[in-house]
Amino acid sequence: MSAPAGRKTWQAVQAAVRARISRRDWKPGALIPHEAELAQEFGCSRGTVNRALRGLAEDGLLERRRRAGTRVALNPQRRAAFAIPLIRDEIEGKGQQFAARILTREMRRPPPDVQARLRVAGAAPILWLETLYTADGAPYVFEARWINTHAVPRALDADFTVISPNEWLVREVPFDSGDFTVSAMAADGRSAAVLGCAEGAGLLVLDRRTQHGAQIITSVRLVFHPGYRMHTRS
Amino acid sequence: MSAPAGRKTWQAVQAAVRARISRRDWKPGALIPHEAELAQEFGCSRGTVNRALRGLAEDGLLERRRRAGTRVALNPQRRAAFAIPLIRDEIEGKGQQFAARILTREMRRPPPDVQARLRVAGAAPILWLETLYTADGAPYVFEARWINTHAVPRALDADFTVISPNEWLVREVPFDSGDFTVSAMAADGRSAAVLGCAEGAGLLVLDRRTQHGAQIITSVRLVFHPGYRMHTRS
DNA sequence: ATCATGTTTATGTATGCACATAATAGCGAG
DNA sequence: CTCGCTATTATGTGCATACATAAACATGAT
Repeated sequence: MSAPAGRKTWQAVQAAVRARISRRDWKPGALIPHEAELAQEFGCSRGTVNRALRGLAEDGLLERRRRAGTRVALNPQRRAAFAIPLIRDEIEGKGQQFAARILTREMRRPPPDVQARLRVAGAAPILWLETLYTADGAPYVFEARWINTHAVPRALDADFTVISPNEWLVREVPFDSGDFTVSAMAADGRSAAVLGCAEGAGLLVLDRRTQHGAQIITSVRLVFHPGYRMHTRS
Repeated sequence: MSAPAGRKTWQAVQAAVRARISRRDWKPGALIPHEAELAQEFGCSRGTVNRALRGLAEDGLLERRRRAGTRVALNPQRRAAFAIPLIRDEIEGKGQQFAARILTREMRRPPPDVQARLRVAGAAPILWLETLYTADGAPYVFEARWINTHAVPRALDADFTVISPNEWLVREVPFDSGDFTVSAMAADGRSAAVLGCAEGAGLLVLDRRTQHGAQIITSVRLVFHPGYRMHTRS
């Protein structure tokens, strides 16, 4: 859009509103003019203003309610989007050599907490994989994964030395949602040995669960090398 | 919208497309029909389809490019939105008693890494605060904060025993953006003492930086009690 | 074959209009 | 005064239309 003099695109309106909020022309909690009014002021249609404000509301900067109008959020920044690392890309993106080594692959009966997490009944053995990912040979992240082979029997025939479990699953298995949890742990003997770090080091842990409908496909725990950081990409 | 028989709302279209993707009617990497075609199929206008697909693209489920069309993302779930805890709400939301205690409040010269992080020149002392937040008296999170008093001189007069530094800043100081980093550390002597945990425990660390224009207002480090978890809220 | 150019096409955005919906405000009956 | 209905109003959504823009594609010159 070539931005003719007075005419505003929704991005321009959004930027203008953002500026007013951050300049405190409109203070937290205050009601701002309604869409029609802003449309007139900015010389654009109400649709354009709506688009701009909707985006700001999604970012948590505004709170909108029908009939009640739009007000500046009292407490912005309730959420932050973190980039979920795609191990291979992350390592190769730094110009380092990516490698994956499977440490364990066996059928194992999930402990009770994993049974709950995977929503599998009883203790029938399912596929258990441990993989170490390295960057230029240095341990980068240790992955421990359960694959619900009741839901994905084909996983039993996959050759994970050729394609990583994650890449195989993404490519082969339908899924529709998932959830993440971030926590921290002190390196125990095993983690320290695998990651080649001191026992007791602080390690960032990312648990990810992937599901298709009501069924849980897989549950992974990524334990990162000491010093690893995740940050907002926005 | 009362959803008359054939007529679809953008949410309905979005759900239908989501279903096709997760059912793998449209496989990862595949091109999907263009907007006009889908509009005809769903019996709605192109605008409605556009709205639906735009949302899915924002979620990372689709990749869209002008002229090239829309295809199913090869690797979805590149990002996840985490709820950034508002300590007081989080604790009170669990029905526990919130309390904050200021452990340190002094002018201090920032070490070089903090100087860089705050983009302040030289080593002129700025405000340094340490606060412990408790839930039912149990240590919950330990906050260490630098406030750039060159940018916010008023902070020198604020009484943070009445209002927490975070709440004061949110209410009093304009800002427009920020960034977050998540990492892990092993509890050192001081953290262990303050949080009442064993030395060497794995602790989740959240660093947050808040800025207004080019100026950094404040930089906070939150060190959570052992076992704390952050999870996606989406 | 390579490169520059123009053409085509799918998405991106703006507009005006209409109506749906939620929620407040106001009114009247009891 | 309270309860419940109605009117009002700001946002939410849908549609048809028009034009902008990016990128793939085709064409033609060198």
